Amino acid sequence: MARTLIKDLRQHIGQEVKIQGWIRTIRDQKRVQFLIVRDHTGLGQATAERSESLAAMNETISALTRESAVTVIGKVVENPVVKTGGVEVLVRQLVVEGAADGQLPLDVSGAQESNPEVRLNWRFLDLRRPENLLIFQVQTAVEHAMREYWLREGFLEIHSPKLMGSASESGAELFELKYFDRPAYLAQSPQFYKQMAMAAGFDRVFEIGPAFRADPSFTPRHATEFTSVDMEMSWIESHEDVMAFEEQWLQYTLSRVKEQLGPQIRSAFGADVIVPQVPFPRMPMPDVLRILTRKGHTPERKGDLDPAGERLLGEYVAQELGHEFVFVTDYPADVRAFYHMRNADTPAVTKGFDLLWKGVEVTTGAQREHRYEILVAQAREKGLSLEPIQFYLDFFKYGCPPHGGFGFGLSRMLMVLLNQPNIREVTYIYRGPTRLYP
RNA sequence: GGGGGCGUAGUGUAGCCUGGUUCAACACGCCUGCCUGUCACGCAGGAGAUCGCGGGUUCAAAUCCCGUCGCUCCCGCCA
Repeated sequence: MARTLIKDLRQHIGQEVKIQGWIRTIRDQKRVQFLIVRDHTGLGQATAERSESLAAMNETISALTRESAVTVIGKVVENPVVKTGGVEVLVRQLVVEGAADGQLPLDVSGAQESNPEVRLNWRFLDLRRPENLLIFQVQTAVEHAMREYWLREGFLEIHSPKLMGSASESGAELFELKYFDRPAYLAQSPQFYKQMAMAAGFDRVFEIGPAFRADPSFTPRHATEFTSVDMEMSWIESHEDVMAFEEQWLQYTLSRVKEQLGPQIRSAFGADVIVPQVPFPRMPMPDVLRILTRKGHTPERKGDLDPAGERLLGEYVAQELGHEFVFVTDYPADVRAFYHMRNADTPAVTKGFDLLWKGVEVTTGAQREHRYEILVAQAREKGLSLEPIQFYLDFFKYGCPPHGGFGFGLSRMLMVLLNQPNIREVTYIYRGPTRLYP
């Protein structure tokens, strides 16, 4: 007998069906027993009358525990009184496929939310809550829409190695591991390898994959392993081409998410998916600093934004410009990576940008420096030793086109999109400085 | 890495400031019984924690002090 999904019960009124899911609630009464069954499509009521012929099954139901996995077979009847969809399944047969221990470590029904720690320890139970399922449905829709857009624009999907012989970027710290008889490192970013695809003539590439950072960062928006969304495109005229691409790509992605899951997101998280207007506002760093100063905020580090500054700027852009996004441009060279291209006329200023969404940094991007001599000079200026990155520098010795791209935090996007306070909420299995399990 | 907060039955909290008739209360869950259809079902009864761990102060510590582990937030850093 084929399984019927709970959302489809209404289409089977009068028929016998098989539904499979987890017991959310048991209301065991004298004459009749009610079970609320949950599958990945919704909640449905299974009703068992107490009778002589069903006595054994009635016993089984009396002994059932919440969150047990069951198969229920019975006839679907319409009953407007029933709050789960106005239909119920009159149980003829019930099989306990996997019994649950009576003492659950957290409340799957959502009536009382457990501590973050308990929820992460019992992540598989936490994920049974329908809102959590929705998060990953949204993630799937997001990635799918991104890929649709890229493919339409002629991009190739690449998978760069996560094991590396040297650092891919200065700054962020590396996880070191044993690689036979020598050290290796986990990739902090696919940066060098996506640029390699430009040198290889792939024209445009993207990658959605893991990145690792050994920073002991204790914030709601950092993880030691996260999914990085990266793209790189050739033959650009400036970083403006990259920003123009990104805003349209995001507009498309959000419009797809809204049409597919907008109402669900609204009811589960109270968040409206707003499809942003393009172009997004662009603000050069000096203007940003002027605005923040006017609001009485002085950033810690000269010429760069701190988290409080990002939040303030987000508020300003929302109020004054009516937009959730803002590109910050014209970052000074001393706070950007050596491979960011600098302005020809004002070399202290880079062709790099960040994208802030509701005050959270979701992207860093730039036009890259593709001219070997200049790139080497910039690396030297940053005090980098050239030997470990020579393989990268070589990309630019044999005819590399002008190019640029960005890195985008998938979980950060979901966090902002779904109004979640913490990246752990939107990460399937979170990895942090002190979290390696489950 | 620096700073703040937290850690009490299966779960969520109260008690801690003003140590001792509270060796711990309430709610949810769990167990037992009752209940003509419930829908956060209801009613009655019951079990369950030596108060993260270690040490100290004291006649006496969940309650004060120190250490430690874990969580969390802010800063730094970034996706």
